[in-house]
This record gives sequence, structure tokens and C-alpha cells, in this order.
Amino acid sequence: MGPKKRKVVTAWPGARERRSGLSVQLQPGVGQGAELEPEPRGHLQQQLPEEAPVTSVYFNKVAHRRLSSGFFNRPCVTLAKEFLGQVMVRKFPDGSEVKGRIVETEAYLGGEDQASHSRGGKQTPRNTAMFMTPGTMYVYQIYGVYFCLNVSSQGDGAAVLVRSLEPLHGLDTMRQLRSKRRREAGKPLKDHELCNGPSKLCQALDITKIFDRGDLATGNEIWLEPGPEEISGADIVSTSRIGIGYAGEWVNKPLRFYIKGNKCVSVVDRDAEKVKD
DNA sequence: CTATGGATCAACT
DNA sequence: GTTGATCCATAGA
Repeated sequence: MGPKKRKVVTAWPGARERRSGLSVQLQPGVGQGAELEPEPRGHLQQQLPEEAPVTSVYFNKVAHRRLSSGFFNRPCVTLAKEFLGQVMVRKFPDGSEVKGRIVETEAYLGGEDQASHSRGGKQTPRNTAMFMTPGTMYVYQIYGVYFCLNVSSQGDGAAVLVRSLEPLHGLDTMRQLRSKRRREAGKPLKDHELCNGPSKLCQALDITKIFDRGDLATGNEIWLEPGPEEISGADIVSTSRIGIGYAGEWVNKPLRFYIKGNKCVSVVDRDAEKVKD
């Protein structure tokens, strides 16, 4: 039997409201400062003015507080692994911030990758961001309900899907944002459940289509900072991607990467974790 | 396990 | 312009 007939709607509900910022009331101050901030890396972590221009790599080591465009200009698989451990920061219109450490990513390689939205090298209005400068965000809506965040990498049509974060700061804000789609009577979410999925993290950070084609390297509302610790190759599990059963030979390619043992990984692969030789 | 929900795009008229 | 099949998921039972 065929699919049910659907009415056609040209805009997603709430689009206008969300443009003006948060659509839930946040409780200011609650929980802020009670959570552990990542240790600064070295002594150069001083605060910078928000739009501090980076004019020279030689005189602006300080500017590495925020990962800049050069960081994103790497091959897709390399970038997917380098993302692990970096801290995603979301600043809301009221000035408050939430932060989470990236613990799970997937690489989508572009034209030849049958699981990629850019398969066959096809560029459409939806996936245009995948073909833009490395560091460009590709946000798309899935199943009509949720959003997923990708970041363009080096390579035509290649991008990295951000699948899971370990919440570091602003957990109460995340919980409020995540509750919007949940029943009142639902059990309160554990910390590790706040961002353990590609659309969960978009809810928790209020990432919507308005960020599509935005630049993660220069934006004021969302950016990356160096993580508190280096993630070594030995701590990275490489395994198959999630939810791409249609992609033929690409189904089993090890293009999903996560930090071994991290509680916030969405789908754990015990077999892939068994390190042999 | 199932229900949910709407944009997207190829393939048509 | 319309149609049909699909889609990188989540929530709740």
C-alpha cells in the first residue's frame, strides 16, 4: 500500500516566531556557574571582544579561542575526527550561553557517497550549504519534525554531521528547550540524554533552519572553541553510520566516529570497540 | 515496537 | 503545477 496523503504546507510552523529568538522563557541564573567549565588550554584563553578580527596568524595566537575558517578546511574524514572533543557554543539573544563537547560525528563524502544528500554531485536549494566554504553550516529538516546540523568540509559536497554532544554548560536551558516537544508528565531527562542524538542537540541548542548556510567560523550565535583535552586516535571508535540503509555498499563504511566510553554517544558499537592488535 | 510529521525532489502532466 | 516515495529521528508505550 502507498503512503497516506498529506496536505501541502509551504512553511514550517513557528518559523517566524523562532526568528526572533527563544520561544520559551528561560529561567535566568538557575544552574549557571554550578557546572564545570572545561579547563582553559594554556594561558592564552583570555576573553576577546566578540568580533575581534583575525588579521594575522602570526600575531593572533590569542584568537584561537574560537576555531576559525582554517580549522574547517580539511578533508571530510579528518575534520569529522578533529571535531571530536571540540566545544560547541550557542549564544542566545539574551546573552546567555550553552556549551557542549562534540563526542560523535559522521562524515558524508560528497558525490560518490550514496548516503550523502550531495550524492551524484547534485546541488539543490536544500543542500547548497554542503558545497559552500568549509565551516558553512548545513541545517536540514528531517521527518518533517526535527533538524540536523552538518558542517561543510574540504571537498565538493562533503560535510560532517554532528551527532552528539556532552553537555558542559547551561544544562537547565537545554532541558527547557528539549522539553518543548515532550509530555508534561515525562520523566526529567538525565544530563547524558540532553544532546545524545543529531536532532536532540539541535533542540537543546535551538538550532533551526535559520542557521542553514551560516558560517560556524565567524558567526556570533554559534561557534566552536578548542576542547579541554586532545582526543587521541586510540580513543576514537570508527564504525558504520546510522540510518542510511538505502546506501548500498556505503552502508558499512566506517564513517561514524565517536569518543570511546563516552556516556553521550547515541549508538554504541561494542564490536567496533574491541581493539584487536 | 509504532506513530509522528512536513520538506524535498524526481517524474510526471 | 501535481504526485508519490523518501528521508542522516524522536517520543512514548
